[in-house]
Parts: sequence; structure tokens; C-alpha cells
Amino acid sequence: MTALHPVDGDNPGGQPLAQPERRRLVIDTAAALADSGGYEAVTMKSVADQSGVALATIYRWFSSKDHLLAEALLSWVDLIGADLAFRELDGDTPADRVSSIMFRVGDVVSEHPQMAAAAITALLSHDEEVLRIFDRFHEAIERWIALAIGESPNRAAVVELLEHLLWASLIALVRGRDTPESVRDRMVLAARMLLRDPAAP
Amino acid sequence: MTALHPVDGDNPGGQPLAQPERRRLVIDTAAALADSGGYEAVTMKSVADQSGVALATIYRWFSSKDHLLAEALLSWVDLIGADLAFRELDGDTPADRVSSIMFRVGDVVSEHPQMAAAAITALLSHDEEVLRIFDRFHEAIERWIALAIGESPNRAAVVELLEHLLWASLIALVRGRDTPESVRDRMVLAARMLLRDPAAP
DNA sequence: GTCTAGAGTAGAACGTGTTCTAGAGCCGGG
DNA sequence: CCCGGCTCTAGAACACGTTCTACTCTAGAC
Repeated sequence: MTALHPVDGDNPGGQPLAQPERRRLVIDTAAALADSGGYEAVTMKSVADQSGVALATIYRWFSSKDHLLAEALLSWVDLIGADLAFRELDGDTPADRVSSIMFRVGDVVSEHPQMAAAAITALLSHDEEVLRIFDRFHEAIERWIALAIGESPNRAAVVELLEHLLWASLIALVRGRDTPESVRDRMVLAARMLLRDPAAP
Repeated sequence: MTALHPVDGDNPGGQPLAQPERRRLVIDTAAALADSGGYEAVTMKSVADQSGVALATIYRWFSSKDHLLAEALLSWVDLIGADLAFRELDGDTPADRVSSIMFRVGDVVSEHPQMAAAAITALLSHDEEVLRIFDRFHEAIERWIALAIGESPNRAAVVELLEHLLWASLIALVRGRDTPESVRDRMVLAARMLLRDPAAP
């Protein structure tokens, strides 16, 4: 294999791809493996083989397997974000609107349980790059929730609490310690309790 | 080394130890390594060498490194539990009593940050035995919180929410994404918000 | 056209968790 | 006493993430 025709995994005989496309191809290959077999099914060797990019090159672009998987999650988050921005948030009250976000997240996770589990496992890594991505993930979710809440007493604190609850629930979910339904119920209840007007009866 | 005198790590020249004591020695060795250097400092080989128990034997008693570390955490939890049962819970209100538990947990974690980080990393494993231990951990914390709350509307749900929040906070803490102080503040605020009487002004 | 810096590559090598193999010592029942 | 089964052991072996080495090829400067 020459450096000019490095991509023969998903692009046999086609034009050589530039670096950004090849990088994306690596991420997508990892995501596909994760989606079908979860975290353990993603071996760096198989990603290299199936994407047609050399293992050493993958490690030049990504600091670790966890970093690679975290990048895969990130595109997913962008997708959800775009979707949420596109459609109006349902619900008249802040709690209802928060709930509708949770439903959306729950749906996505339910549709790709293996990928979700792999991504969350990766996000728990202590890898430097993963921490950076985690922060972006964190900011995105914070933004969604803040948007849904609008004005509220204790707004920042409530957003933080809801985000931590979501995070803990997702972890419990992918470990089989919880069900999508109970995650949803918990988030809805939490939203109601944390967002009720303390001055109201 | 013969099978009769298998313990020469921490007990040179002493009487041979029986299986339960040797098992405990292995756990304590792992805990000591974790306490000084965190998760990565615990290598199964060093545990074997320092405890004087063969690697293969450790794997006969524990299903994985994570299982071993989770066992170490468990004795720690028992310690905290005994301590909490011994002293009266401070505080007149449920929220105050919950806060005092959180302070206690925060203190222990602050005193042994490396061990706490290692244990929490281990608890996040998908190992079968770890899941079993996680459930016991979960029940213990649930019991503490429930005890502190006493009677309350939505009691079960509130306990669950507080526990999830604690869990998420501990994870953020050991990843350097949070400080002990802000964890404490968050838990105190959550306890106040979730435990305020919805019928009160 | 030549040279050089840098990206990419194949494959060996390494570390650590985990499993396997083969055997040694012990114990309770005949 | 001897046997069968058990625990324990040392060490090899294996898997996979990660790093290293030595090399090729390309693009741009000149």
C-alpha cells in the first residue's frame, strides 16, 4: 500500500481521500463497530483494518481509543443539538420542556444502546483529550436544559442538578442498573420538584 | 515456596495464615497501593508480590482487578456505616441531617483521594462481581440517606435522586471536574430543595 | 530537478490484565 | 498407607492498547 492510495477500506478503487475525510472515516468506522458490538468490539486494530488507515496514524490523530470513541459521541451530540434547535420545544411549563429534552435523549440512547454504552464508557476515561470533549458535552447539555428552563429562581443550580442527575442516570442505564422508562420518570419528577415555584402552595 | 508457607509478604517467618486472612491481606495490599498511587499503581503483579499470594490464586478469589478494588471499597463503606450508626446524626431538619452525611462522605474522600478515585474507577467496571458489590454500596447509601430523611412526602424518590446526585458528584470529583466544596454545596442545596415541604410558603 | 520537512506506514515491541498448563503439597476416606 | 480430589503455585502464554523504529512517499522551497 502506498501513501497515495491509503484508503482501501470503505473506498476501494476510488479517489484518494484527504486528511479530514480520512479522519472522519476512522471515527465513523469506530462508531459502526461500537454500534454493533459495544465498547469491547472496538479494537484499534479492527478500526485500522476496516478504515484502511494505519494504526500508527490513528494514534497520531487520536490520543487513545477512548478519545476516538468520544469524538464519535460528539458528532452524535451535534446531531441531537441540531434536532432540538430545529423543532420547537414542546411543553408550556419549564418542567414539561425539560422533560421533552429527556425524552429525546432517551430515544436516541434507546435506538443505539451499544453505541451509547461504548461512548459513556469512553467518556469516563481520564484521558486528557477525553476530558476536553467531556467539557464540550457538558456545555451542550447545560445549554439545552437552560434553554428549556428559561427564567427561574436558582436557575444555574437547577441546571447543574438536572445535568448531574442525567449523567448518573445514563451511567446506570448502560450498566443495566436502570431502564429507559425509570430514567425518564426520574428526570421528569426531578424537573417538577426542582422547578416548582417555592412561593406557590 | 511451599503451599504450607505461602505467606512471606507481610508475615515473614510467622505462622501460616488461613485462607480468610490471606484473602483479607490481598485486599489490604491492594488498598494500600491504591491509597498511595491510585488505580494505575495497583498492578496485579505487585499485589501478588507484596501480599505473598500467587497471581493465579488472586484470580481464583477475585474475578478481576476491579473486583478486588471494589472489595477494598466495601470494607471502607462498612467503616463509614459503623461510624454513622455510632454517632447521632446532627441536625434538626431532614435536610440538615442529609447534609451531615454528605460532609462525612466528603471528609473520607478528601482524606484518601487516591483510594477514592481508584475505587470509583473500579466501581464503574462492567464486571459481574463488581455489579454485585455496587448494589450493596447502593443499598448502604440508600439506607443512610433514608435514615437521615425520616418521614417525608416522596421519600423513596427523594432518596433515589439524592443518591444519583451523590454518585455523579463523586465521579466528577475524582476526575478533577469538581471540588469537595462544590460537591458539598450542591448536595446541601439539593437536600434543601428536594426536602422542602411543598405545602409550605 | 534536488532537497528537506513532515505525514503516513508496516511491523516489531512493550506493559498489564487475564488465562492456561503442569505440577506440588495437603487432607479425608478407604 | 494410598488414593482422589482439592488448593495453591510458578511461569508461560495470550489479548489488546499503546509506543517505537525504520522506512517511503509527497509537497513545497529553491
